[in-house]
Amino acid sequence: MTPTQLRAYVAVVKHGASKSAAVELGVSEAAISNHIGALRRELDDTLFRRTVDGLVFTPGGLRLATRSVELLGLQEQTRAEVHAAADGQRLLRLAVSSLFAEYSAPGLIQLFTTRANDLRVELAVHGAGEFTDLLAGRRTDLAIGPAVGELQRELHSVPFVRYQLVPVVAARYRLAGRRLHPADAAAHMWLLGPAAVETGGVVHRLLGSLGVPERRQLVFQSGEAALAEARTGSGIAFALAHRVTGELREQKLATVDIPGHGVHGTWTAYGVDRQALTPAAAELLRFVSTPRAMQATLSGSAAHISRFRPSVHVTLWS
Amino acid sequence: MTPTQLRAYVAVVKHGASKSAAVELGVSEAAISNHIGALRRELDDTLFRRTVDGLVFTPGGLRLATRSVELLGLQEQTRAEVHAAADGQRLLRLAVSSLFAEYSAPGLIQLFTTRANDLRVELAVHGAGEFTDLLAGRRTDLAIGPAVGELQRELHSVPFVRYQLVPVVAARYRLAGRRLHPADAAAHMWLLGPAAVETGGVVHRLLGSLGVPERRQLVFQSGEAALAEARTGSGIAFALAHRVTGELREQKLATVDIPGHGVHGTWTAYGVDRQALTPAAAELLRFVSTPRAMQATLSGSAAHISRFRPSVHVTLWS
DNA sequence: CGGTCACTTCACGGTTCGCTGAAGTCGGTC
DNA sequence: GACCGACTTCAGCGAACCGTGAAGTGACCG
Repeated sequence: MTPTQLRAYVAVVKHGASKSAAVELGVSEAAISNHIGALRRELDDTLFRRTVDGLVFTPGGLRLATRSVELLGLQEQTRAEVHAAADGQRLLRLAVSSLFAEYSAPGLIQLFTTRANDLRVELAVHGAGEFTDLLAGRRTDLAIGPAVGELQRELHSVPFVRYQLVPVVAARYRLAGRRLHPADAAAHMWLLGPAAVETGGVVHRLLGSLGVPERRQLVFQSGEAALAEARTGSGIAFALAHRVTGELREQKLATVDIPGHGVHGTWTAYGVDRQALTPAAAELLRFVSTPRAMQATLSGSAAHISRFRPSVHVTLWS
Repeated sequence: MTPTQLRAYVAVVKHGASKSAAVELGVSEAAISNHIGALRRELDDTLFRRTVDGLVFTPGGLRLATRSVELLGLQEQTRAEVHAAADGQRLLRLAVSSLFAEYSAPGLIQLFTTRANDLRVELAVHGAGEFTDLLAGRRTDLAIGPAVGELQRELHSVPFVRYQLVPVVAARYRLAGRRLHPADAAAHMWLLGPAAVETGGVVHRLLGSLGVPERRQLVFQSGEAALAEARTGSGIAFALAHRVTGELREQKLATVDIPGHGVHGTWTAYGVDRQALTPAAAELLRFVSTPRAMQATLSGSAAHISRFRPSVHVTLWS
């Protein structure tokens, strides 16, 4: 699976014929055929068959078509990024947990990048369980997620702001303002954001200890979407306490009391160790503890359109 | 930039020393050093320097650390996917536009996969402008997005359900229920979802024709988050009409009248051409027009937790 | 100032890669 | 059945790749 082989395959898929692929790449027909042959042998799949009207692909051939373009693109991007770095283009690579990514990261990064000129930020969502590997392998400069004892022992960590998750329901929902008996947990629908899928996350743990069966757990594309569903009165969602105070006061939403299951945490920034931080990471680490940053973490959650680049987003159902 | 070179680099980064990297990979120290040397020459970057306490990486070296792991992982994944395909594992590759991904895809796919057994679905978010290339390059099986004349001419297209986007504000907002004079558009904050970033998208076009300056456009991580912000009375958001009828009736939200700028569309499925569809894609194409599917497209937007796999999600600020 | 350690560079061999031209195979068509 | 076009296979050649051991460099230490 060398780059040249993949390029040959992509050209064949694009043109639907080896001959025109050979013309595009400026090589002989035999060269193309050899590359395809090598891929067929290595992957043990015929990839495609020729028929009267064009090529017919095997399932494996189709997947290779998707991935080979991605592989070549990623290689090209790597080359470009390394060169850009040499030209002084600064980049801060940030790994954050799902909940922080949705509510706090945009506002915080927006504020941070307007201070620091000519700095690009790459935000990737990962479970807190991956933080140690990401940092140890220098694959990310800084990680932000909930305070976890294990991580705090292994890594240089800076806790900077506390948050609280509250279970909420529509005001007219029968549990509104009342106490949830653990035995009844399975009687309700739990409306969740992607954060709930992170095994080891705080929400995941809570649902486990309440014994909520999987068929009662619905996952939405965002925590905000889950909350919107809860407003219609169809179940229990988790919200950041400071973001729903208004709706709780106006009695559009109501909390649910789950005894012994307070869900609160502390946003914590993790670095591999204090000296090894990149300058931009060290700067952000200092910045998160300032009053303005803490304010942005809690409230703001938007970016100016000119600074926001499209996101890659892949979800799998299986 | 061969796989062997990248593996050597990853090992060096991981261990912080060439020697232990050589041990891990079971080769001589010189082999490692040669690979690193080749990378240094090709990328024209020293990548890292040795100091008293460990390695110090150049900015380019750090980016290479991130990407090399991704490259190797993607290659491994490609191999695994092709083999899984040969074993009969079915996969439907779906490219959908941002708005459809957020509101309609989860419900629709949830319903579809419960009917079809042993089918995995890969959902990727792309702008409608990329659909033609994605389909022509066999990188996706089916695309779903707004009806666009150009695409409908080039591709096999099946329109299946109409939707309407309405500009909404909090009921107490000064524009509530009134007409927006185009000249005043720049006086308001426009609270947007990721869909607004897709150039050529319907929202992007509307804002352009109204002449809303970029500093008045705030992008949130999801359309639902933008709507939540609009509820607090801080600006204008776009909502799917059928999802806010309740709140409009209860006068929690109000519409804004923007003369000559009705934003409505038709969700349309695109395939490269009718005969070349994969069986799963053809099945979904038939399915989307059924009453149950149209219902799911409009209302449901959640998946059962056991079927929802974590999503890869990268955002860039520049 | 010599020794040690870790990395780098070098020369060299075996293997693989990438390509070519020539010959062979396979369908479809007349 | 012969022909044609498109793909595949083959032998062979030069270049690049991957590895080795040996020699060289540079920082640190006693």
